[in-house]
Amino acid sequence: MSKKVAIFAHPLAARVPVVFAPDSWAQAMAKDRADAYGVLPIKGLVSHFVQDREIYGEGEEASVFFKVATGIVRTCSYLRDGRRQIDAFYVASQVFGLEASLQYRLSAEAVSDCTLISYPRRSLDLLSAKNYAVARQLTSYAMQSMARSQDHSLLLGRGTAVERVAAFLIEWAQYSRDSRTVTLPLTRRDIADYLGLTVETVSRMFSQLSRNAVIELLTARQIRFKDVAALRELNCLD
Amino acid sequence: MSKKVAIFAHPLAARVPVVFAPDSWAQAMAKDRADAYGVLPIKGLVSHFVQDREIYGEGEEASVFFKVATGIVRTCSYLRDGRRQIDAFYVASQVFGLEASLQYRLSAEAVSDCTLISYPRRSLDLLSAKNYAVARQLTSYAMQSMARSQDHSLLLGRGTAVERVAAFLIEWAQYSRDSRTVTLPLTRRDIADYLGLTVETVSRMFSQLSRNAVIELLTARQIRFKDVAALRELNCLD
DNA sequence: CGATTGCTTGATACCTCTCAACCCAGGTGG
DNA sequence: CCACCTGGGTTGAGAGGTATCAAGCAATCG
Repeated sequence: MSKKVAIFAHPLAARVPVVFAPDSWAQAMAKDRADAYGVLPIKGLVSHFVQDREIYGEGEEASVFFKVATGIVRTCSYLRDGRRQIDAFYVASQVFGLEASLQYRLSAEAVSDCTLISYPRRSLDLLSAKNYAVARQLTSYAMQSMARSQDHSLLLGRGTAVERVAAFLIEWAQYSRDSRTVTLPLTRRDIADYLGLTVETVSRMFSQLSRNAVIELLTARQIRFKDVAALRELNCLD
Repeated sequence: MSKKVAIFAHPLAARVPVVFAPDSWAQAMAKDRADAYGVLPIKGLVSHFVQDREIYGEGEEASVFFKVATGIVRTCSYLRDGRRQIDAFYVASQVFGLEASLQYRLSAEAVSDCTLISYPRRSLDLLSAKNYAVARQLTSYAMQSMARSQDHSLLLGRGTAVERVAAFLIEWAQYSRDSRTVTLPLTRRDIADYLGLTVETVSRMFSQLSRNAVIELLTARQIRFKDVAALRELNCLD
């Protein structure tokens, strides 16, 4: 009854303990002052994760949350048969691992080597109890995550393969310096699992877009937009 | 390049003004006291919407949010070519229409005739600025919505047609008095647009589950679970 | 009644998955 | 140094699942 799927292992079931670097506390606090998520006057611990390392697993106690300093993180869930769905990617200055419940609902893994700052969840609760601005930001963060996830559902529920890939490219263009040349720090597998497709289909859609002169594949990971209008036409979000 | 789709009209583009019933203010407030979303000591206005009436449209100013008193509401978005994706259904005591931005990101429509209580967004902000418990609940609400939406993404991204239908049935079983007999107050179209499928496929999956003695179709809308274990096996969420 | 709406079923098309082969770059070790 | 291996990516052939198009049935409604 259920679809046949090649079983692939949960990447790096083993996990090294978090590397704490107490000396960088002050540094982390200074960085927090004026970033995209606003003031967050909580002590954070800097830690490093190598590529593909699990940061936390689904169901573990969610006592801390993280902010990305450098690198990229993915949150994802696994089905019994190994199918993986990536919920979101997080880049520098973005926060992940904040939960409504006591446990993490998703796993988090390092897409690339990365540096994270971890904060105790409790201190945020305490702080937001006293500081309205913090409470407000917490709500705002949750609502933005909700909005992002709703867009994702629309894409997965109603988008064709090309449309999903186009939306993905446009989404990542904003992280690029040159808005017409995107460098993807992700494997085809990560892209596929984010878009609910297979690696082969993602590859084929890239090739197809390239044949149609919508994009140009400088390398497998470097993409130049040749026909932004056509790409936008394919983007079913907005 | 884009998929061919039958164009269907945005249901009821016209919209009647909200019917206010000032006399029921106190009543609404009393109801609020001890419901699932906790204390919400804000004045609400009771309004009624007939089946398929638009409650608000994507992009409109989000000055109020709603709580369902009776009936069912759907929030959804439309693609340019008419494809619709339903994000969520809301039943009695559930809240919808709370936004991070100034506009509604989705449309809301009455699945059945329904009675809603509307609250001004501003008063909630003012209240949560003074009352930490309210602020906390607001965050909790947003995070639960986020979690629900993430589950939905997983279902749409990695679930097969049967799996989606099975998950849908299990999700709705909790709203049923008898946990083995679900009465669906939704059309096949609503189900299909929620699950990212077509009406025909939804219908076929129901028939298939019925043939396999997993469920029994008492009527098109009344379903008895005959093999809960098999149904749970198909449910890829948890 | 005829018309409409919701639902089901069948035949067929088409899109994406599956399985397989191949290429390429990078790393390893004899 | 080169043979070998590995992992990421691309491409092709074929299978399979879902969409599309069409028809028919039952219930509701004017």
